[in-house]
Amino acid sequence: MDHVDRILAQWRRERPDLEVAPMGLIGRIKRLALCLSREMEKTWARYGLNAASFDVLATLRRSGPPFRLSPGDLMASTMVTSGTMTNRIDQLEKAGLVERIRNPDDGRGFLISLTGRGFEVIDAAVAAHVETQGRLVAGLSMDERRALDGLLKRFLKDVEAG
Amino acid sequence: MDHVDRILAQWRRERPDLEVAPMGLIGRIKRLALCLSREMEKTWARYGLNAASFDVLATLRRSGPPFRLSPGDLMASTMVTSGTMTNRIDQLEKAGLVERIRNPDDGRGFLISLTGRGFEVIDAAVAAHVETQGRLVAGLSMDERRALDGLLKRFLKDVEAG
DNA sequence: CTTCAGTATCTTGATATCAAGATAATTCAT
DNA sequence: ATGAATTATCTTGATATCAAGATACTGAAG
Repeated sequence: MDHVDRILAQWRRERPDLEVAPMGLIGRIKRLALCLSREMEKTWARYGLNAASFDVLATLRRSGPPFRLSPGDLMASTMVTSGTMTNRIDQLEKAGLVERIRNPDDGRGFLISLTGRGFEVIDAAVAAHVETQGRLVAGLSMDERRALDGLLKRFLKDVEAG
Repeated sequence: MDHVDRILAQWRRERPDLEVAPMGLIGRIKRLALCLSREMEKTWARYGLNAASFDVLATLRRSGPPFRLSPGDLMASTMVTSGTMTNRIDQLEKAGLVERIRNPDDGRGFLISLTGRGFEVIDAAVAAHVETQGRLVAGLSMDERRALDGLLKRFLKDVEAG
């Protein structure tokens, strides 16, 4: 009987006409996402980062040399709007972790490039982040992780397909 | 090979020293939560609601008669801070869906009470919401839903325990 | 009684986000 | 070539959120 079970029990009492099992599934996903994010924030904070800045730096870092992508590419990877991405880049630029370079092939746009310091920060932060994630999943066996991952993957595919 | 698989493949190429399997699991949960929320927002919008207002009204509705709770109870249920809850209640009060009543047992506090109109709106909205959730999980078999729900429950318990 | 620590809620100031519109460069159809 | 449609990014204005502090009441200890 966890928090979500209590919510479902309340609904079953108040609205027995409704099929609330899917609400449990979705509620647990949302709550888990929130709890996990809050834990991971603590690790990012140790490197002066937050979810937003980590997201951008990590996307640049894992894209490989020369560690530069357009704002549009970054938007697609991170599921945020253009205004949000402009703001994130502004801050990272102020912090000296990325720089804007005019795109030589398209005068409308820029390339966002990791600076040397940006590279160092994200390389250290991602190692700590992976360690935190390892700790967060430590309670699940390898079999459970595989099973959960497979089910989530199917679910995500359905939902993203529409 | 989905969006998350591509991210993991990039990390394995760039940082083969890191154990990134947990990142896949957690990444899918976060992405699912985001996609599901965005779908559900559409249903709430049809009733003039959003995630925040639905959350509060639903909490009051499922608490049963007399459909009133303190702001503190609502904060605990919805995992938001006091400032956020004050703001949510202000708006719902302006919209005529809840009202603040002085708590007769404790002069420091209020009880937030569903109005008649608030009751009607949330009762209709939750029915549509449950239908949307049913559609979102429709691609999973009953066995898959049970298995996924069980694994999520275990995971959530671990994470909330700390 | 009076005082004071504790509690419930609200206020304030800062930040992140989004939607919609503005700006500027590119590409395509003629 | 040239104008129109498209695209990439930035700007603006509104909103939701949080952290920290303010306010007002309670309840217990003296």
